[in-house]
Amino acid sequence: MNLSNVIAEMIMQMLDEEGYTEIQRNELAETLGCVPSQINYVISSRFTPEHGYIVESRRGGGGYIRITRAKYDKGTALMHVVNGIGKSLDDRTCRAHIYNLNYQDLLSEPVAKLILSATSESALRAAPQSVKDEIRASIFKQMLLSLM
Amino acid sequence: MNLSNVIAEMIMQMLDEEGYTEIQRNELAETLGCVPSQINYVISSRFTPEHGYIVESRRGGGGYIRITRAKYDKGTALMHVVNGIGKSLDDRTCRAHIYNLNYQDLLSEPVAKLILSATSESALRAAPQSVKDEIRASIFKQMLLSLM
DNA sequence: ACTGTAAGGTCAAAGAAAGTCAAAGTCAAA
DNA sequence: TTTGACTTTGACTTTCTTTGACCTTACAGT
Repeated sequence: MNLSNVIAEMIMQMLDEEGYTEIQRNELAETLGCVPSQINYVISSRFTPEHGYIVESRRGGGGYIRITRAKYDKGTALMHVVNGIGKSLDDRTCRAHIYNLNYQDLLSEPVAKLILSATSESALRAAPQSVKDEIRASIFKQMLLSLM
Repeated sequence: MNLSNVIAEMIMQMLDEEGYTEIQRNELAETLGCVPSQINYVISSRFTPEHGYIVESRRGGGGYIRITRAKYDKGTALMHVVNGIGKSLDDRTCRAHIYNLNYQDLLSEPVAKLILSATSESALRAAPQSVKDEIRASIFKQMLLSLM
């Protein structure tokens, strides 16, 4: 398993245990034996708002990085997501949305899987690159809308 | 016996033992003394959805290719449908399949609706005519498979 | 206010996998 | 013997990760 995943799992675990994660970037990097900016990479690739996280940080002495799980209003969340998606949607972001919605119990496990498979790269393989993300966006939106 | 079959059997065996296969493409290619892309060939010719497999992968450091067998027990009928669908699937036929499966209680109402919306003309509007039915076919197959 | 030090942030280059595609090879059936 | 399906190969592409040099912000003690 690569470093990024190890870091991500550490954060997840803390999140599960405490409900939030507060880390010292340099210190964590030190104990993991990696460069500090690696932490930023992990956060920006896996703990984005799309993934349902809120990240706050502070520099200077006593600085920190704090990660918490975002809590959305359940009733309008789906609509929010639909509205938040533009004309185009890449695979990564799409998966993040699904994962997030599932985590918030807005999508059941089987439904999430279904949507995942409908929007997966392999399902859209035949689509030309230029419109693939556009197609994914519309499929995703259609599916979410059909749930309302 | 040719190389492709050797590779396929290796994968099968791992599948039998572990229930899934996770390989490092380059590493496997190395031990077999073949070019890495050969692995892709084997997968795309023998581990397709039609054959009842789900393939996921990731590039970059720590990348992998994971193959799992779709469970057969839940619906051999679904599998039948998947196999009966060719490379291409028009909207009309697709709807017919869905109605049918729903009628036979192989798809619940909400699931049927989800699939309908994912394969609808409007969801695929952005796709060029020439590949639209091809995309619909693969989305449909992927979705059915994910239910097994 | 001014300045030194202690954080965290950014960005781009290099590295590590996997994906694609088309050309060339093989082999059995017609 | 020709054809066509299936294999093998390798050059090139795309995506994800790791690293390091340099930048910005916060505080604490003058």
